[in-house]
Amino acid sequence: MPRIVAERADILPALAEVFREHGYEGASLALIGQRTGLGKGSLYHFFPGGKEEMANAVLDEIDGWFETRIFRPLREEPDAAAAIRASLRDTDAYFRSGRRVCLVGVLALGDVRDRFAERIHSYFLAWRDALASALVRTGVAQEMAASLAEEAVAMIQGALVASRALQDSELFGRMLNRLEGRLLAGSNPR
Amino acid sequence: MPRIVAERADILPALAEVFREHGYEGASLALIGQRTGLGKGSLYHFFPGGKEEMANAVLDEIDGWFETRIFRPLREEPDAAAAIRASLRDTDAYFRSGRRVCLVGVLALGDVRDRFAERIHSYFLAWRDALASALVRTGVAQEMAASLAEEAVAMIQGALVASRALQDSELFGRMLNRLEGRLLAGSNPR
DNA sequence: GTCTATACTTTGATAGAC
DNA sequence: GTCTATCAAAGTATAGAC
Repeated sequence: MPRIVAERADILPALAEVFREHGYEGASLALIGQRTGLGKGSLYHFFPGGKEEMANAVLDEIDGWFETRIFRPLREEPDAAAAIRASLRDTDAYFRSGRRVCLVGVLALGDVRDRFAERIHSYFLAWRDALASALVRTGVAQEMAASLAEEAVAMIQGALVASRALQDSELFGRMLNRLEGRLLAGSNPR
Repeated sequence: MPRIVAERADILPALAEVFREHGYEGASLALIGQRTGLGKGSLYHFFPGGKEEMANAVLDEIDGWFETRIFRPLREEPDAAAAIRASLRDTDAYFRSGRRVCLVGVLALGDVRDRFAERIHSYFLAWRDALASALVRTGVAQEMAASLAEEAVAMIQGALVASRALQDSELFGRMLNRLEGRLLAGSNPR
């Protein structure tokens, strides 16, 4: 039976979008209320801790999504090359080909970095290490894999910045393609 | 004779640092006043247009610095390979090996992007094209040069994000080194 | 669980004394 | 040119009715 009553999880997507578009300080409660369709009272009912708890809830959801869709397949999928290709496709979809920014990256650049430092750190670490693990399974040497993975996560973040700055809607896709070529250079073609 | 009286240009460095560290919305007038040592009255004397004028003045200064130190040498220096190497060294110094972020990149990710879209766009465009020009002069084909240059500007931005996120003070340097290797792969070793 | 009303703080910005 | 005082608006957060 469908509920009229909203759950906390129901408003997380809208909440996430507000933080992504406006950053932590830019996301005012007025704006959040407007975009989620909830009054301040309701927001504080779901998130007694205010904005910080909202941001943490959003980061939880993001962590969960990436863990399920990107990190775990990279670590566990038997066909590592296929997992890498799939992860890049999913990354392109998640970031809407560069039209959507990475909230974790945005927070990393801002002055709120310290407040979320632990989560930011573990998100990037998990991505880098999962990708490195997949690369090793395609036959790349440990050190080279670590190096390529580090480069890949930076490249994705940089591509998001550059695609917005240059207002080039195809830049993100070009970068991911180039990245795929470099990551899978040693493995068999599809 | 040294002046006690401050000039507008005297407070620009401090102003730039506040914007870099806290972003546009995070840089409150209280904070700016504190870091520049000026009261709001003085700030509005120098910048009648308020925060937006302050940010534009900072962007002017940044534009000037990069044009003189990075873009022009890349476009005009006869020894293009040397110019590329020097530009990467200067980039490392400017961003304090990743401890300092790129204000233009920060603004590109934020919701104030629209307000500064023109400047953000031209900064990235100038960097990309100046680098591509240098690459062409080292013997790289036009298309490949454009591709490499686009990748380089994105890589630098991504390296700034990643080095902060992963709290790895040496990541930025590693990325610049790898970038130098890729950019100068075809040209003569130093 | 959601709303309105409200308290209190901070914000960007202005005015006027010196 | 710099300061203090002040303003209106917007900010986060809380209380209480329904």
